[in-house]
Amino acid sequence: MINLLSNLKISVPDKIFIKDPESSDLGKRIIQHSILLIDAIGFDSFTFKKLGAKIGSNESSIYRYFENKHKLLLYLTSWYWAWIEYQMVFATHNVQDANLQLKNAIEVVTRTVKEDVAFTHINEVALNRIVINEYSKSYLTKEVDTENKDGYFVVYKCLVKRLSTIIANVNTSYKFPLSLASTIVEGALHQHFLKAHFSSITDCGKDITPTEFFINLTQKTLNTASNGSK
Amino acid sequence: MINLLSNLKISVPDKIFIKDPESSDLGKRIIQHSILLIDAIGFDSFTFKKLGAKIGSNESSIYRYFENKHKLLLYLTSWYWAWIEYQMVFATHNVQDANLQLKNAIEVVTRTVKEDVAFTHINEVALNRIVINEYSKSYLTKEVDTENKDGYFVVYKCLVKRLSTIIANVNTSYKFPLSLASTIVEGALHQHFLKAHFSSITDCGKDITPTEFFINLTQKTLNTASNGSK
DNA sequence: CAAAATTGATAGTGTTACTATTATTTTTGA
DNA sequence: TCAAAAATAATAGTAACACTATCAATTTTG
Repeated sequence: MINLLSNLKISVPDKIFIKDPESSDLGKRIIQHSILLIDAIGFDSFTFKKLGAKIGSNESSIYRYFENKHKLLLYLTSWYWAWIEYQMVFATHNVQDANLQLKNAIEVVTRTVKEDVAFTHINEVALNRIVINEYSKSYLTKEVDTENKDGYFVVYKCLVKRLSTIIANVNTSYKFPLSLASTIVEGALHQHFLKAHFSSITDCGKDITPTEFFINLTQKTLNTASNGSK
Repeated sequence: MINLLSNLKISVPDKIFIKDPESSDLGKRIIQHSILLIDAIGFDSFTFKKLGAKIGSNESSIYRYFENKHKLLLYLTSWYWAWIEYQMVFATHNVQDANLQLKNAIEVVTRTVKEDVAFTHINEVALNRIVINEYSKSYLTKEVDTENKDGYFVVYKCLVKRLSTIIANVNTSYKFPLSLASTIVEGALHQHFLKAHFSSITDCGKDITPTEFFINLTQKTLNTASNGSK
């Protein structure tokens, strides 16, 4: 188990920050309150000055932890994906049946997030909303390729690859495990967004969950749909 | 046919602009060069000042056409989706077989864009890259709900609904036609992005196209997969 | 307890995202 | 064809943003 959790340790690649926010009290408050503030006002109007005001600290002190707010977003989302991967490992590692393993894995990446008591200064529910609303902005930039080379997206890519491996275990002859995995991870965020803002173009809502949709999609695609019964 | 093309006429909801850019020479140059400039430097560092310099015109003149660059992006992407819908209508309207109709529709939304000679001042290939790289930014904002009420996203939603209707025609008992349609439209952009920047988490590349992946996905999901043969 | 490290306060720079005003050019229609 | 109207250009100005630099005050630590 310790081995499987390697990604929780490396969790956030250290190139993302100047000084590790986990290493000090101020750092933890930066993380804690940046989550709350971005969730409240959105990433676009979020500034280090406003964050400084919230935590009774100076703008210039925050700059000693993160180069800019873009890097802070990369930090928060990398943390999020590492946390999701950790849950995925947990939900699948003792499961023998490949189909059930896949079902559990999809559940982890598509479900609505609940608070995790293990990380006191991080509000996972708010962080999940941030990932839904802002994650794309972290890679839809002119600097993607450079930042990708610098390893800023490894955690996310690692998660997608892990899911694609689980998919491939279910149906060895399926030709697009990586594309299906990336579609599920990204598509789940999108369906949650549509549910909240463009409800007329999704079936997800009160009765239907993104989890249900994606499990059905995957089972049909891999020819593993169970006959009837829930 | 004239009736079916209604969306090409309404193409861009007129609340998006202050003055219709199609109504003047300067307006058309704003559109033409904003596409080239956003494609070149990215939406984030695109400004009306830079655009003014490119077209030998003044910043303040551009502000008479669009309130801000966000509205300009909404204009460009609405134009794009209306253009895609027009092609979808064309690719499906005389096709009797529901399966083939769906296949053609998916092809239109997932394929790599080729230039369209019908619109001289619009570079559709560059515009497609803009949609892939920037479209999410147009709705991932704190103002989505207001702007959605004002009809800024009708063209996009209309396209997704049209695709979902075609899906429903193929398999009446399928429970998630809207979610599948929105996943295909958004997912196609995502796969094209991954192909260009995160090739390690997609199967799409030289040999496999997003079109192939999504047609396979849809056919399997709707239980309409043809046996063997291309 | 002295040195080092961290944090805070203040100031300053160039850019962005506009708004306002006025001048100039172009269009139009009587 | 010429006067009025409309469109465009030029200039200036403001508040906020995204930093950087410097120095002072505080805290940590060896």
